[in-house]
Amino acid sequence: MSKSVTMEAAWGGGSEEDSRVAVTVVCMAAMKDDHHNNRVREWEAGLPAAADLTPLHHSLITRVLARAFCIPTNTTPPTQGDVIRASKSTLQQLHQKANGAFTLPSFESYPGYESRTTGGGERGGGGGYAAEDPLEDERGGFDIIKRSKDDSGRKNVRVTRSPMLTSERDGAASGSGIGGAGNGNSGGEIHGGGPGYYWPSPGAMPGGGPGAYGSDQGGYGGGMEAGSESTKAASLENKSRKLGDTESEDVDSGDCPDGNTARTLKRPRLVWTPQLHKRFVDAVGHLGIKNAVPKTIMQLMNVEGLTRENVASHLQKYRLYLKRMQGLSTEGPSASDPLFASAPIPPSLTPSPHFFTNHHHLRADSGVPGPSFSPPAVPLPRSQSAIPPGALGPGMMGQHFGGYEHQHPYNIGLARSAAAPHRPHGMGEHREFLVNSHSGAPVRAAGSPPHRILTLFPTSSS
DNA sequence: GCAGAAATAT
DNA sequence: GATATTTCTG
Repeated sequence: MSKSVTMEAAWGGGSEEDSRVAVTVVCMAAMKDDHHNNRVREWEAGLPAAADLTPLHHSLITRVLARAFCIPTNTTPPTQGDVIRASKSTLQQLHQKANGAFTLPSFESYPGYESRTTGGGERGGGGGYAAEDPLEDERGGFDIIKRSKDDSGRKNVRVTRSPMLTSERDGAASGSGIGGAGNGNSGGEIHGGGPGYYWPSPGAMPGGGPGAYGSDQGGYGGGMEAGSESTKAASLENKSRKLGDTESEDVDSGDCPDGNTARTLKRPRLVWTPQLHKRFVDAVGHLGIKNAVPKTIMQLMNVEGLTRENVASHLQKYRLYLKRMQGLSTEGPSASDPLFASAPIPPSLTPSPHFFTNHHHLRADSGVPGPSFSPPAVPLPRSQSAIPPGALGPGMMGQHFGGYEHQHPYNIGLARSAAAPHRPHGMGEHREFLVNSHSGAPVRAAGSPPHRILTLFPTSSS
C-alpha cells in the first residue's frame, strides 16, 4: 500500500522545459530499499533526455499545431526536408539509445504499478487520466477537466482553470493520479479546502475503481462538470463563423489554454442537486412564482458560483414542470422528474400539495427549521452506470435519478416544508452548496451532531 | 441588462 | 431522452 508509482508524461507544454518526456518513478518503499532504488535509477538513465526529444517535436510540429498548443517553435517553418532529416536523425539517436544501455527494470518489482494500472479501471491501459481519479479531485480545486475523443477513441484531457480559481496551482494539474492521499480537506486552495467539484470519469471505474465514491473520502462532492470541449469549441467556431469574422478572431486567439481564454469556452456544468433544488424551491416559494425571476432567485439562494443563467435555466424547467403538474394535479408527482418531486412545491406554487408520497422515507432532519442537509451532492457523471451500486452513499445509486422512488435520495425537507413552507431558511446566511460529507453519511441538519460539512464554495462561516 | 424561450450540447 | 448551457429575442 505504501508503494506507488507515478508516471507522468508531459509533452508539448508551454516551454522548452515542458517539452519533454519525463517519466518519474516514485517508489516509496523502494526508496528505503537500495536494491530497488538502483533499478529505478537504471531505468531512468535509459530514458531519452529532454534534449533528445525536443528537436524532434520542434521539427515535426507544424506552426499551426504549435500555435494551437502554445509550443515555442523555430521562427522559420520547417520544410519537408527538414522534417524528414530531423526525423531520421532523431530516430537514429533513439535507436542508438535503445540498442545501447537502455534496459528497463522489470515492473514486476513494483506491485504498485501493477495494481494501479490494472485496477484503475482506465480502459485501454496507459497511464490513465490521473485527474479523473476521484481521490485526486478531492483536493478541492476547481480545475476543470475537459475531455474529448479523437478519431482513435482516445480521450484528450485538458485541464483548465475555473474563473474562480485565482491562485496558481503547481505543475501537478494534470499530473499524477495517485500522488496524494486525496484529502480534499487538507488540499485547501482558493476556497478554503472544500472538496469542490468532482468531474467524473466517463467510462472509468466500471466497478473496479478505487472505490472513492462511497468512501469516507467523500469522493463525490461536486456538482459541476465540464463536458467535452471539442464539440463545444467546434460549435463555438461554427457559430462564430455564422456571426462573422469579429468573433472568430477570438476563437483563434483563444485556443491557447493559458487559462484566460479557455475560461470563456465553457462553464462548468452545474448539477442541480436536491439540496440546491430545494434551495431554489424555497427561494421561489419565498418570492412567489410570479415574482420569481432568475436574478432574484439567485440572490435569495445565495449560493456562490451559481449564475443567473443557471437559475434561469432551472426556472424554465421548473415552470414547465409546474405546468405539467397542474395538468396532472390529481395524479400525484411525476416520476419523470424526480428532482422536482424531491423538493416541496410551496403551496403558493402548486395546486396539489399532496404531491409527496414518500413520507416513509422522510429524513430525520425533516421538520427541523434551518439548513437541512441532504445526502452529498451528486455530480452527474457522464456514465453513472459505472458507479458501483452502493458506492454512492445512501440513495445515491441509479442512472440519473432513476430508481428514485425507491431510493428516496432526495426527500429533502418534505415535512419541514409542510410545516414551514414559506420559510426560506438560512437564506442570507448560508452558502452551503453541494454539500459533502467526509463521512460519506448523509449530512445532517443544523443542530445535529457536528458532522463535518464541506461546502463547494466554502465561506467564512465554514 | 434582464427574462424567457428555443436551440444546442453532453 | 434527460438535463444543463448557450443563444436568441423581446
